Amino acid sequence: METDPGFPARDHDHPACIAQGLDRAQAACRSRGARLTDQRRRVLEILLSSHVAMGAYDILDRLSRDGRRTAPMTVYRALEFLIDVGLVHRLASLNAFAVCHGPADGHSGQFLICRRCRAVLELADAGVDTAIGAAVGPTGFAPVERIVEVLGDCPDCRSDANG
Amino acid sequence: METDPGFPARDHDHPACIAQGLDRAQAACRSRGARLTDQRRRVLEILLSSHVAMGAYDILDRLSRDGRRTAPMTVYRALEFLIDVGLVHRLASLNAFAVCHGPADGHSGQFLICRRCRAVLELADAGVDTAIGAAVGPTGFAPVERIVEVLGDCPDCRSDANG
DNA sequence: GACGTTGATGTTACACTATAACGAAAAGAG
DNA sequence: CTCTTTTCGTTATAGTGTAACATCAACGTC
Repeated sequence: METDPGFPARDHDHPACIAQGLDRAQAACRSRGARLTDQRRRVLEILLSSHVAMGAYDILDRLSRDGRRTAPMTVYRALEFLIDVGLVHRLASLNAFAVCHGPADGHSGQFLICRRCRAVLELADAGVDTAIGAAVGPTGFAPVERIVEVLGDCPDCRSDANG
Repeated sequence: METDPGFPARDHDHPACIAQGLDRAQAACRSRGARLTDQRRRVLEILLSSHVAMGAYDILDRLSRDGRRTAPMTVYRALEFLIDVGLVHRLASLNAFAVCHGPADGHSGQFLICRRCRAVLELADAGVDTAIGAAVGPTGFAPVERIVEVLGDCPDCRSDANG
């Protein structure tokens, strides 16, 4: 059983995808003694409901559409929590957020981000990590956080453009 | 004669550093038929005057301190120009800008950014580029822009912390 | 159940980052 | 000089993110 190395197909089993995400979230929280509250679960569900990166205010709009009037602070707090627990990533290049679909937790992955549809694919390529480590080593710099984001066009959008 | 692979020493010849930066800028503009106007040169000078990343509003404050009252728009326009010409980089992780000290132009480098002093070291490591290319290849994703930013502690700040 | 402690949420206000739109001014071409 | 293009000034506004403080809910303890 190996992980799918590509973007999720447009017709993949999305409900299962969401359910699995919520299960992982519950597990991650339990193992840390943290609580997956309503707000947090709600924000995670919204992010899970698509494979694209969303801005904090996109999430806010979604919450409001569901009848809850919410302040930005609330969303940012939920996001901060989800990031700390390792369930969500922040994409610096877009000021946006996306669910962690990565193989493991705690790692720093590489993100392929479609400029058109904002789909996000998370990689955890050891070669990239090694190369960065090798490049940084001689400088005397002590790395703490690595950000690798590749902007471009995902397969779906490429074929759309050609069609 | 090889390029210095590390952070600039605190006592390096900074005036020369600035002069060289401005020369490079003049050359870069001439070769593109672009104009290095007053505004653009000032913004570049401000960035050159340190090796740290600065926010657009930091630059704005500096300009204002010099007696010019300036609007944000002006700074952003200058920055956009300098980035297009390849003289300045935008650091997504900080929403900040730093002079391009990289070996060549047009490339996409790797940035080591100190969390404490915001010093920036730009690398252009072929190994990292290769590794990213290799990781992206199988996914069918067509990369357009690569962002590699490593946050951490620079040598100076590390020794400060130990002292 | 009453109580205190801790963590989570609500609320208001604000700071920081960035761009749209439009007109005036300056630089270069003929 | 006049036309054209680029740059700049100005105003207003959109978008992103936090500080600070009050309130509320959960949990353990007695």
